Amino acid sequence: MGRSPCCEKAHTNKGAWTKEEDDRLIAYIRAHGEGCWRSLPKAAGLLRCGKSCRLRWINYLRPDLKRGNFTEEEDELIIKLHSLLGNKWSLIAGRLPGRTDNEIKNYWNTHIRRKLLNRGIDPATHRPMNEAAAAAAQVEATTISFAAVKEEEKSTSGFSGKDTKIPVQEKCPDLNLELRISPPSHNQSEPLKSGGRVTICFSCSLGVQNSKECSCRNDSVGSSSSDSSATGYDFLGLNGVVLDYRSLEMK
DNA sequence: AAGTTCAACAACCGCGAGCGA
DNA sequence: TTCGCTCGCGGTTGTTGAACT
Repeated sequence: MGRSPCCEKAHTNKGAWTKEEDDRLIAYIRAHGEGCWRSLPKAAGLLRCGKSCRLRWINYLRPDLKRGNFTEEEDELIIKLHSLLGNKWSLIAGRLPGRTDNEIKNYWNTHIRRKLLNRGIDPATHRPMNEAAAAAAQVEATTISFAAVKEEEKSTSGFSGKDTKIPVQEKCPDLNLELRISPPSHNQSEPLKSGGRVTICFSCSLGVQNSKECSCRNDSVGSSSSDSSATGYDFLGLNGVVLDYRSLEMK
């Protein structure tokens, strides 16, 4: 069977959009608003599939788009967000007003990747290249160990396993059967309270409580609060700002 | 000037999630 | 509970223009 096509391919245009098509789409959305992409092309008199219309509108025609070069601040913010969120382009775009996920994705692949490589940083892991190379070499080696991963996990998540001797999976390194899914722990994610005001770090605000960037995790592992947690997160002037993960979804 | 390579970015494709019938 | 539809996301491809040989 397979899934049904999203549109009648035989009767739809593909490729670059013409000025007339753009105008039609803009006029229709101005009159009726966004949404119902499936029926939009027909209603707007466009020989395009709904998906194509949506993409064109979101990535190119939306009036609130900020066209033009990325600033240095945006660069650094993208790098920071990518280190926390990975390839969650839509979430990253949510923190960059006027930028689209597609735009950021393209920009990452063409500019920032190279920039990080030039800095000697592995764009995938955001760690120094030699370290990444060493890790890769370790994977290549016959004695496959998850110790490095566990070590990182331990240092980033506050996980304190009693047994430091971790069973080595030698047969199927690709299969990590130690997946753990657990609901958000209130103890773990409970925001720090400084001076009666609830503040959480930038990482936690993004829903990445276990990130190495987290500056408020120390309490959760029983240690005394650190300076950074006392002062709150100060990235790009976000110090003291209480961020809500849901605010990332700006659409 | 012509051909080739590379960078940038627009657009497409397939999949999964969410939702209502 | 299941099924089908729609939407949104992320990966990938295609196209275009600039730079280089």
